[in-house]
Amino acid sequence: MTNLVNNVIFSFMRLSTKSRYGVRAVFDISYHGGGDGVQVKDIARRQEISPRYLEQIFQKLRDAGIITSKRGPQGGYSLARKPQNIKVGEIIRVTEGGFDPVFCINPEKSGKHCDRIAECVTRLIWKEAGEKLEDFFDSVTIQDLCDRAERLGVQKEQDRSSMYYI
Amino acid sequence: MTNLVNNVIFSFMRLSTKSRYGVRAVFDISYHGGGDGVQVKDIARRQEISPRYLEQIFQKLRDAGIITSKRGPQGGYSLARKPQNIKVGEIIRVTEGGFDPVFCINPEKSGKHCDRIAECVTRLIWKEAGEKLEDFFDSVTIQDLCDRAERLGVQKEQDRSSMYYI
DNA sequence: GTCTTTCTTGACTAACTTAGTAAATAATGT
DNA sequence: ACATTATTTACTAAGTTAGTCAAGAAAGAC
Repeated sequence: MTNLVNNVIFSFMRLSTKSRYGVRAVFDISYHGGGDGVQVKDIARRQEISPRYLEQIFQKLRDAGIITSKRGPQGGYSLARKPQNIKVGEIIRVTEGGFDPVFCINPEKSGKHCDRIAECVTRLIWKEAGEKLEDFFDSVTIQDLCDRAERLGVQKEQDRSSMYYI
Repeated sequence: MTNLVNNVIFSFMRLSTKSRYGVRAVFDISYHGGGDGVQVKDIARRQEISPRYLEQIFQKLRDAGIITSKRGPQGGYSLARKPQNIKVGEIIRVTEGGFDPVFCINPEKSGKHCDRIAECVTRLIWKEAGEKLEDFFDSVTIQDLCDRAERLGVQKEQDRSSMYYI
């Protein structure tokens, strides 16, 4: 009888799937769509993400002005701006809600209040950490990710419209 | 009828209470205990944290060699090292499990494997973010927090043993 | 103008994590 | 012996995550 211990250590300073999938999806639109709209089902297949779930994430990204959508046949999603003008930080702000590691940094946004603010020595440390994270993610653009992918040799998929003519 | 919208924005790149309480508790031992043991009930009262919950956190901190404990009357917890040798990053590593924002950075630790590692352009970004966070938290010590508290004018509480003689 | 494709919106849910509570026990000092 | 304080293990309610499901609306093809 195996003594399987249930103490796998997780890390909890973590990003939700919404952010991770969101960044990968925007990258996918940029990398595989050559300016044309890219369809949810193709992104879902390439990135191995549930198409239904992806639609929820795209909703937020569209409302935030990061991507645009077009319905109907040959519809799909496109970048609202050039990839060098889309920061990874933007995407995370939209999908994750921000970078504050604790709620008390931003009482209005979190809707929670802490009475100990005046005497709290840790609060400013958390705040500074969140700012460092935000600065870092704002320094990386979707174009940077595409450049990386090329260097890694990730194959660009031909878009469907050109496949029709093979 | 108020149209109360249920869309309070949370931030999820967040620290759990275990880390937040953990750092505050170690600070409290350093600041209010003058080298003597500090009891759970006093820390819990000053920091407004459930004493039972605090005990769980102290267990991890003790196992990690950050604090030491003594049972029985006049028992309590003390720092295992000088406050200038205890990094905030250490406490978070113990209570939070690390700084990886996503599991795929560290497959052995997380116990989860991702097939997409070879082609994943986002993974190294997450990794770098986690390292920045770790470096920052490792640059802050408990002594730094105590210095801050003094500058803020946080009152040091007399320890109980001296109170007996008033 | 109907049909198909594709995005849009909102409701719903199972599994998991968090933030604790509770109870019995063991060590230590008086 | 007795009171005090930490130790260990088990348990739980509430909330969050990571989705699924279903009905609808716009746009183009025919």
